[in-house]
Amino acid sequence: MEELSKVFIPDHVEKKWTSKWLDDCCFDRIVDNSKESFCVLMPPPNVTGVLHMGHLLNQTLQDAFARIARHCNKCATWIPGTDHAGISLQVKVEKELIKNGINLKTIEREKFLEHAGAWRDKHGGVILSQLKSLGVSCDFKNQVHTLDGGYSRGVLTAFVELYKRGYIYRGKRIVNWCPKTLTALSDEEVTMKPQKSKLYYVQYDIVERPGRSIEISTTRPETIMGDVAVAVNPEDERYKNLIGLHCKRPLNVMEIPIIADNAVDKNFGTGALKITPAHDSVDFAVGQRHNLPIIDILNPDGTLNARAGDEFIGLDRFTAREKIAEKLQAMGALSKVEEYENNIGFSERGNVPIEPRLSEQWFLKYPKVDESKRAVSEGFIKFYPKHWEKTYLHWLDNIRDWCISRQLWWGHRIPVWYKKNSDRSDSNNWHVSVDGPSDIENWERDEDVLDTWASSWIWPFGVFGWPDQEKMNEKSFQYFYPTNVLVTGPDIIFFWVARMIIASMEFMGPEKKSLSDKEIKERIPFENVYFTGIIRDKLGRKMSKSLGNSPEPLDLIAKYGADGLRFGILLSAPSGQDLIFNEENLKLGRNFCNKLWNAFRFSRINRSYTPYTKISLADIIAKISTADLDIDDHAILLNLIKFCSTFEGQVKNFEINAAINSISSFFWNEYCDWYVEASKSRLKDGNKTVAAVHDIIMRQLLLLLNPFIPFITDELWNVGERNQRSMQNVYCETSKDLRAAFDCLNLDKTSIGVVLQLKEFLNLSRRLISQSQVELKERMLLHICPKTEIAEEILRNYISKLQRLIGIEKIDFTDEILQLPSIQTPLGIVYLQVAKVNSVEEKKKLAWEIERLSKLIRLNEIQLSSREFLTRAPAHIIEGTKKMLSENTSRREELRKILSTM
RNA sequence: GGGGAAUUAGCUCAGUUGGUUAGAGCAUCAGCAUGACACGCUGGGGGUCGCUGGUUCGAGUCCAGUAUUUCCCACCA
Repeated sequence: MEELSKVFIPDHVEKKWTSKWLDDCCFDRIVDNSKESFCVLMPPPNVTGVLHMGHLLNQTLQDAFARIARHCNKCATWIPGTDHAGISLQVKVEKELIKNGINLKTIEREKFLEHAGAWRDKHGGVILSQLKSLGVSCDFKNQVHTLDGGYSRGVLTAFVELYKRGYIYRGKRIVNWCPKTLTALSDEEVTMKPQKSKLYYVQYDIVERPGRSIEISTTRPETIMGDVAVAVNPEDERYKNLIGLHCKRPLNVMEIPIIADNAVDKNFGTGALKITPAHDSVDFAVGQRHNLPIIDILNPDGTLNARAGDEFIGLDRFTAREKIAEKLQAMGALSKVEEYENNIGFSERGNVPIEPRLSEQWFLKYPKVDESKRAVSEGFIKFYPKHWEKTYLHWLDNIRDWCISRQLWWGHRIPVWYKKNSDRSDSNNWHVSVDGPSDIENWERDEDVLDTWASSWIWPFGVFGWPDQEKMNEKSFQYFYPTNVLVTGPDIIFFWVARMIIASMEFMGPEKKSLSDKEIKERIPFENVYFTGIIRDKLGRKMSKSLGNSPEPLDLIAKYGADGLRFGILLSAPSGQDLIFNEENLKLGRNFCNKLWNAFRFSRINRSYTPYTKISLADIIAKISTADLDIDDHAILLNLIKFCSTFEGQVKNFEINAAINSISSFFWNEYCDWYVEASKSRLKDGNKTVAAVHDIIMRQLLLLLNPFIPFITDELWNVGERNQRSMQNVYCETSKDLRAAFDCLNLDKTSIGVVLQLKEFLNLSRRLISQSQVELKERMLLHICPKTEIAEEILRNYISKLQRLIGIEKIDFTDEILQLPSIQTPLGIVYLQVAKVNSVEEKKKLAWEIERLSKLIRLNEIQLSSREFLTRAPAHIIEGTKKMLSENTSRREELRKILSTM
């Protein structure tokens, strides 16, 4: 017998199994066509990232799904990878270069990319190795990086195809410009934040009406020099007679027209709006409608340029704002300034207000929008929790073209070439292909790269080498696609989830304008999307580096063990809700593992056994002699089936938190607290049948728990085995299998109910003792007055267990009413033998209980006297109420009898 | 402005299609070193289920309204 430590020490098993799993190639992609396939798609973490709290939950869930599939006899693979993280990595590399004294303005693109690549190779992928210590079972040998050669070809192919199919165009538009990182951003990368600002009221003199002016209101006086008109609502009575006239722009003085446009809200400010087409998207649209010129007065970095006028050149937009306000004030053109709160778009990365900027960019008009909606609304792809479907569908309903070009170097360079010295706006001078033109010396490639999300959106098939058929065969695309489950956060539902669905609809089959339901079903990238909650701190704030409220995951693993951490985090993650992170829950996880460890230790103490690696369920059952099974054995085996069935349902519905709770309560309450205690002496006596029952329960628990806590379970599974090997592919019997396997045992279904009664009897007896404040060292005696003959038989059969479980010297039977402290149980009345009876106290207790019962009886009586209740309620409810009434009444009678004798 | 989610014990949450006296864990209180486990065992206390109406024999559960919290989406300068 191997000695197991008294306390589970994670460190002793984690490292061993981490390397063993990898050495034994446990997670390699091996296709077995006789099995059903199962594929988990890992959301590729940023190559710049390190393991954070969110990953723990996310990765644990993915791992659990993959491992559960393996125990269900499926051929499972989990594809890992990393994202090149466009802006994020570029910013990091730039910082490092500056630190090393390298001038970013003069460095060449190729040189920069060399540095960036080196940075990635050095720091990137840390996260995947960190994940290993969490015990993830992903296929490390097939990890994919979004800038890998093969994957890149996929990204560019998608671009080229979409261009050919007419979905990609180049245009000069107002885009979200980040003045800090100097690139365009998509609408999704802009977050609105309420900001305290000021609303300035400015007078523009009317040219045709000397002495009169029109008052406009603006939050951005620094753009006045870019004004090309003043607009009013055509229905606005105040201004109707001014339409068509002109006013004077107060700075860089110029005459500009007063125009009418429906975009203007009569009720906001003065009802007159200055039009600056270069610096506002609404204004741009108005400008287009009225054929107005465009005056861009800002540099890309947000400073003012020469068109703003000499005195403002080079000023930052916010400094200029104050200066211009002062100047307007001095001129007498500023009539008032109001405090004002409005929503300003911020660049997520740069954390500065974005600048609406007119520039030449590449745009994608999304293909297969309707199909992508149907993929979800028709249920081909299921979201958990379901309510995210609405968010998804709403986004698709209001979808707008996607600006996919970024003014960066790090990323997939746009596969478009322009003839040298030609007009780039003329598409006749373009070449669009993955490999470029053959006479490349006559062409210049577009400088921009693609938005990172325009590369990760092909992830579900890009990881299989799409569009390279040979590679796809090699990677078993046919077998694993569509993937089964994607676990991710709802914060990237638009960024990523929706776009992956769109890309799959477009590319996972021949080019078609529209798709039938059948075709949609064939193209979906994944069948289920599980959205996790966001991990928050005790104050409900998001975990973030800047707040410093995020614990270091590796420290937590060291403190609680990977298994404890995994179990604890699943325990605290209610499905579909954000979770408040509390280290206490990790303690619970650690405690659970320790309890499992000790329960296992106990079940094998002082006896010979065969390791689980060498014995099947049938083998164990064969060791049972049916005659030796007692009521507790019957009940625990039946409860095992019941619990497994519940558990299976919960897992199937992705209710992982509930599943964890079920398994925890079966193991801890049913098995440890009841069965282990009840069967202790028989096990100690060497009863083989009891040992086998323990083995059945423990074996099943290990199989069910392995996906959640893989280290400890693999260790226990292998206790006694010299050539240890992972249990990950051992088939886990379902509740149905168990029922069939237990058929030969003739389990008695009534045992569950009887054991419940015994539990309550035990609980109440203990309460009686604990409340009576007798000295424990005192020799105690209980007298039982059984309710019925059947009750007496049950109790007599169980008497020795009762004595041990209650921890008393002796129990005897009586049919008299005794003047002793007593308690009513479903099986009869229990009296505690004490030296001195405090009769006042006892009478009070009895009276209180009689009163309580009387209240209940009254309620029952009222209900049963209602004709409506009797005619409309279903029979079993009426029966139940009657039964309750009679039980309560007879209980009350018993108590009254006792009371009357005192 | 539109939409989603939440509101049940001091805390974190369960509560399936309406049905008998609303559950769990943590925390708390009391007792126990009982031959696996003090990361443990036993027992106790603690809730008019956000609020107001409605439907129903019966509502934590269904409907309407309302309040608070929170997250998305949206071009009022």
